[in-house]
Amino acid sequence: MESIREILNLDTFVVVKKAKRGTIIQRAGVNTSLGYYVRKGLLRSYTIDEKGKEHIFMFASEGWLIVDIESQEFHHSTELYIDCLEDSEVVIFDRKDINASNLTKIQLERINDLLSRRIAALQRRVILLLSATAKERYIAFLETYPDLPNRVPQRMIASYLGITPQALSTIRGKMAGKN
Amino acid sequence: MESIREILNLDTFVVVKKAKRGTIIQRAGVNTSLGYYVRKGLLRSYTIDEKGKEHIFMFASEGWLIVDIESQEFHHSTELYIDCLEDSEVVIFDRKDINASNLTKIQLERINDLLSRRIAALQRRVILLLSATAKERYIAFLETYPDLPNRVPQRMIASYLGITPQALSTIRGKMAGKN
DNA sequence: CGAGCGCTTGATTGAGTTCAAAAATCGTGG
DNA sequence: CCACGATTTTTGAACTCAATCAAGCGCTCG
Repeated sequence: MESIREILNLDTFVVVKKAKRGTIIQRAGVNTSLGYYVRKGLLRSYTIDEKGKEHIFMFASEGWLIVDIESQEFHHSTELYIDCLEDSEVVIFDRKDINASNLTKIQLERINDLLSRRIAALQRRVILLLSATAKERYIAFLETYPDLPNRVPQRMIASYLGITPQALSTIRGKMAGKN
Repeated sequence: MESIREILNLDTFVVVKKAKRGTIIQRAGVNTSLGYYVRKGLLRSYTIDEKGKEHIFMFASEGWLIVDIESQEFHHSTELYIDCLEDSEVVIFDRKDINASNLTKIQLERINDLLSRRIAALQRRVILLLSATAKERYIAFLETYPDLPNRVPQRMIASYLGITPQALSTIRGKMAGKN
């Protein structure tokens, strides 16, 4: 499996940025044509609702890519914040440059593969959210992203799962008791 | 906005099929390299969980495309059923043929756009499922797909929203009362 | 060493589920 | 085109899972 980094030959039009834990890399709706490849560290993308509550859309550790495609394709509706959960090294590129840069067919095909994979992941997530209880979603999360629970605070895992930190704590308590 | 039909010049390697309402076009996990372009009518894709309960992943009316990318990219996990909610005319193509057919760069770029749009839609759906109440999700559904409520039974809208038909009925009752 | 943040635990509340049954609508065969 | 059976929607009561509210504990880091 090839990374976006190799596919695009990112180094040609790229800025590498080091950012400390807590740094907000992108505010909702600003600079939405930028993409972020995580070379080192851990990022997250999330929205903030009217009540001020955060909802985590995705995590991205080493080798992952975060792009707020939503804002780029449609100008209305959900826009994402992106920030660092650990000190990180991020390769920043501008989608406009990529599009203007006359990619080869092979590069385009591989981008298609990456997009398809993302769609597949989102499909699984939607179906989990539709059909599974909080506990089932938590177990699925542990199986899908075994390294993240050690690196991500529990309240953020809860946010990713769509439940409160208290509920997740209770679930974990029950699971620990039963095993 | 260009349809997949024009983009791929589908007529070259395509079967057109007419199917009556209720016909299952694809069973979970079978023939997952096929894609379905809806020329006329209305399709849906859905999973069935261990308890036999259906969860609708998406609807596709005229001009839309259904492909179970999940199963094609990964062989494990969620697989979708696809069936007709109305008598339909469906253009069936095989992704393998598409991939083998030496697409032009322009076609590839446009496929990229379509995939990005799908990702954007899924992103919105995930965030709605994470953050919104059943009522809010229903209102968003009405706004996003104004033609569907007339064509889709309510229990299926409920399934798409991730709630029971009874809950949807109650929500509708309250909304009708208040306006 | 203290202040603040994050996790846990418990009590209460509420949105949505489940179970059940009646009312409305649909669709099919005659 | 109508009538009847089957499916869908509505309504209501009891229940459940998770949210909210609130308090206490344990860490970490300044």
